[in-house]
Amino acid sequence: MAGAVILPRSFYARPAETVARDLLGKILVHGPAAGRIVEVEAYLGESDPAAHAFRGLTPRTRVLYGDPGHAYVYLIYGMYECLNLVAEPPGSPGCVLIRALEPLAGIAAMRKRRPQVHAVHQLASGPGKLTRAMAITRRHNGADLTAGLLRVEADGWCPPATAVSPRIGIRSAADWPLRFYVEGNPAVSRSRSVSD
DNA sequence: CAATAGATCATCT
DNA sequence: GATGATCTATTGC
Repeated sequence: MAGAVILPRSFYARPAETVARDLLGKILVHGPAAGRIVEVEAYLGESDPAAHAFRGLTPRTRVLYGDPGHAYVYLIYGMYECLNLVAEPPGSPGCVLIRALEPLAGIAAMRKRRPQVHAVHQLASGPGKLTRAMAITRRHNGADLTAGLLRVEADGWCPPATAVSPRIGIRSAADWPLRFYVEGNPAVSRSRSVSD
């Protein structure tokens, strides 16, 4: 990825909703694997009933209260891990859930980790899928995204069109429009709309 | 094509 | 002891 630049910590030190929008089109890199971010969700912190930080500071939410530009990785449903990027200044626990990637590099290794998937665009088309495809685990909880193997870069590419919708898979604040995605991208989860 | 059950465990009450 | 920011396979039209 010649010409790609690591996003500085100042990028993350803004409202979670803003960081989420701006992350669309950026590149998530983990060693030799990389993917274009095509779907995200913002979680606002203590004022957001759907956010983990809604219940305040606990051992698990500690990294959300720390420096922005770090990873927050947790286990959900006993078997899948979800990757979040910590946003907002220290003490303000906003974050952005990475929901889907379009694979760019290291695709052979991704296929090995997800042997049952055939279509490239389904290798990382969901929060639990992308962590498996990219080999991201709870070991990365608290990792600094501005230095190290796990990082986010910009290569100047901008999505032609983006869209907004309610967040997926939550019960509280289920109608808040905080999910952002690249319109028409085949790697976006649930890209086929069902009904209105 | 749409709906649903089952897998499986860290976290918090 | 209950509950998830999920995914896949399977069942039923």
